[in-house]
This record gives sequence, C-alpha cells and structure tokens, in this order.
Amino acid sequence: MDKGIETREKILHAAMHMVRESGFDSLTIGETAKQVGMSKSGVFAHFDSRDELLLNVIAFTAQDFKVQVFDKALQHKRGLERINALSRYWIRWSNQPSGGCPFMSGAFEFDDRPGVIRDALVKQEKAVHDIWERAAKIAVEEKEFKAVTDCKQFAFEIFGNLLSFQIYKRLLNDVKAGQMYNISFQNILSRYLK
Amino acid sequence: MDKGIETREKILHAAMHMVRESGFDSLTIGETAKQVGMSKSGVFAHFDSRDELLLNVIAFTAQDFKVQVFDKALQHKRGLERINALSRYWIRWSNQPSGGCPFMSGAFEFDDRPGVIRDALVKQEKAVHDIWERAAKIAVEEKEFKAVTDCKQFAFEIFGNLLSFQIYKRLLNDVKAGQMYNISFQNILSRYLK
DNA sequence: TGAAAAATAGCACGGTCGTGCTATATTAAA
DNA sequence: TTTAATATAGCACGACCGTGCTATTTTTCA
Repeated sequence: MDKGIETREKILHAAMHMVRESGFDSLTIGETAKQVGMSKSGVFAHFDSRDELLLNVIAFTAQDFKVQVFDKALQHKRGLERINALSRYWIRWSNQPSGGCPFMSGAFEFDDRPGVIRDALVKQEKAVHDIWERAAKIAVEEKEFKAVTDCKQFAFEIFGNLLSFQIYKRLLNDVKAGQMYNISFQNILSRYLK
Repeated sequence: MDKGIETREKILHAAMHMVRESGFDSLTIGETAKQVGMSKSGVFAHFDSRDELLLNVIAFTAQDFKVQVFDKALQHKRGLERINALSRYWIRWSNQPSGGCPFMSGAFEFDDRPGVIRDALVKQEKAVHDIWERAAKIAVEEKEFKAVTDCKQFAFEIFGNLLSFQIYKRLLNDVKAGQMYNISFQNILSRYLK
C-alpha cells in the first residue's frame, strides 16, 4: 500500500509547479493528469473534488515554503542574522525560474471570493506574516532592534517590499528590481535597528 | 448611429465591475451579457474576440483610474501636496466596495503568461509607476524632496506599500491595515523629504 | 415613410470543465 | 500463487466556454 501515496506525491509536485506558473485559478484536473501522464479520472480518484485538490496543493506548497525558507532560516543565529537569512531565502523561493510565489497571486485572485480556498490562503498568508513578526520580536529580545519596535508594522513593510519586487521583476522585467529591493530592505531595517 | 457606442459603454462599465471582483481571468462573455441583459452574441458583436473585450476593459478601467486618481491629483499644488493627494485618491480607488484594483491582481495573474493581455497590463503598470516617479521629480524641483532623491526607488517603495495594504485590508481583513499604510507612507516620505 | 444600415438574438459547433459510474489493471496480503 | 484491496482507465453527462453563421429587430438617414 505504497504506490498510492507515491503517485499522489507526484501529482501534487506537478500541480505545484503548474500553480507557480499560472496561479491556483487555472489549475485543472485534466491538465494536471496530462503533466503526470495519467488519465483525468486517475487523478480525480486521489482527490474527491477540484477544491480538495487545490487545498492539497496549497498545503503541499506551504510545506515546500516552510522547508526552503523557514526551516533554513532557523539554522541562522537569532535576531538580525536570521532576518537577513529569511529575506534571502524568501527572495530565492519567490523567484525560481519555474515560477513566482503562488500565494501572492492567489492572495489577489481570491481576496474577493469567499470559500475554502480563500480561507486556506488567508491561513498561509497569516503564517508568513507571523514568521516575520516573530523574527522582529526576537531581534528586539536580542537588543538588536529598538525596544519600542512595532513588530507587526515591520512585517507589513517587509511584505510590501517583496510584493513590489515581484511586480518589478516578474511583470516589468526591471533589471534594477533586486537592487531596489535591497535598498528598500535596508531602509526598513535602519528604522528598527538600534 | 449612437446606440452602438452607448451599449458598448454599458457593457464595458459592467465588465469593469466584474473584473474588479474576480479579476481579468474569470471575465466571461456570457456572464457579461447576463449582467447587461443581452445575448452572448449581442455582446460578442461589439468585440470580435474575448481578448479584444479584455483589452477594451483594461483601457476603460485605466481611463477610470486616470479620472479618479491622476486627474484629481493634478488639481493639487505641485510637490508634496500632490503626492499626498495621489496617495489618498489611489487608496480610495483601490479600495472601493465594488472591488479592489484589478491591475494588481492582473499583474500577478499574468506575470508568467505572455500575450496581448500581459502587454497591456505592463503598459498600465508602467504608467502608474511613471506617475509616482514624476511626482517625486516635481517634489525635487520644488525643493521639498532632497536633490539626490532616487525617484524610481521612491515609486518602488510607494508601490509596495499599497500592495501590502491591499493584502492586509482585503484578504486578511486587518483593521489596522489603513493605519499601517499611513505609518509606512510617512516613513518612506521622511527619507526623501528635505 | 421607406430603404439601407446597424444592432441584436438564436442557434450550432467543437472544446474543456468537474464529476459520477463501471470495468480493468495493478498492487498488497494470505 | 491465489485472492482481496486498491489504483487507474474509459466513457458519458450536463454545463459553460469562445466563436462563427443566419435571421430578425431596431435604428438611422434620404
């Protein structure tokens, strides 16, 4: 009883890459099946509905994010060093050749469309926000950030910077995108550093 | 020969509102027809393809943005005052009850999908960037911004701030979204003000 | 008012969608 | 190796998609 979860993994892996290219909305059972060389009903049998497939893809992608960004950053020293690591890994993850960050496009696609998909995206987005807020809190504890730091505000600003980077880099193909991101990142940091 | 452009306007108006709710991707000729009480082929006759409809909706929405944001801001005094006005009108336009800013969701939906739609979105996004860059340049001329101001960098940061606001307000329903936007806006400004 | 032109509706086509149902092939357990 | 469980394929259905074609209604203009 091993084959099942193995192909299931294969399906989710392929779906994740498709979602990175075209967003959650345009993920299709048929196209997913084609990508993994299966029949439509073969794929369908693993997830009892399209929503269920989408939810699993979201969870699968969130797990990938956790491994590639959060867990890696945890290996760095608490405080500023970890914040810098988070930024680097986050940029790398959001900007792979295979496609951008599906959670960003998803956030805008589903912000006005209630349902289980939106709920799952909200949960993930909040989790990412919390990562940054806690990282700032640790930097305060380590006395690298000012004691009066509004950690939520910090996360808000960091978030906007990456969003802007995505637009300038992926949509506008602006060669200065990375440079502008770094400058803005340092500007934000400088307001909170002691 | 007046009726034609009149209903055409009516169609575009309805389509714009639909696009604000669900994004460009999910705009459908059939659903648009239903909204304006016409037959599918009646709507189709006005635009010879779905892409053509989408392009017209983009142009129509861009014009609405120009009137509601850009033209209104132009009535304010050059420099910092106009920049503040731009921010207010932009926030208002991006956050109407009828739906958010379709260009933001569109930017993420189409950043990996080449074609005429993406091209049109790039053009609009660049236009908005230029508005901010020029506004900064004027503030420099008026000697309100520092002479060394990197106006492009300024636009990049302003952009990110609004993107973050959209996420926190529309997706996360964070009551502090507006407040965080304002703080961040002032923080950005303070770096460029003389 | 009548004729020409334009706007709109009706209908059909092939395609894809999600989703059930049934049969076959593959795997796991005895 | 036989049997039971599981995984996968095949097929059909209704719904909606974009898009052509043809009729009909509505508007415009001489």
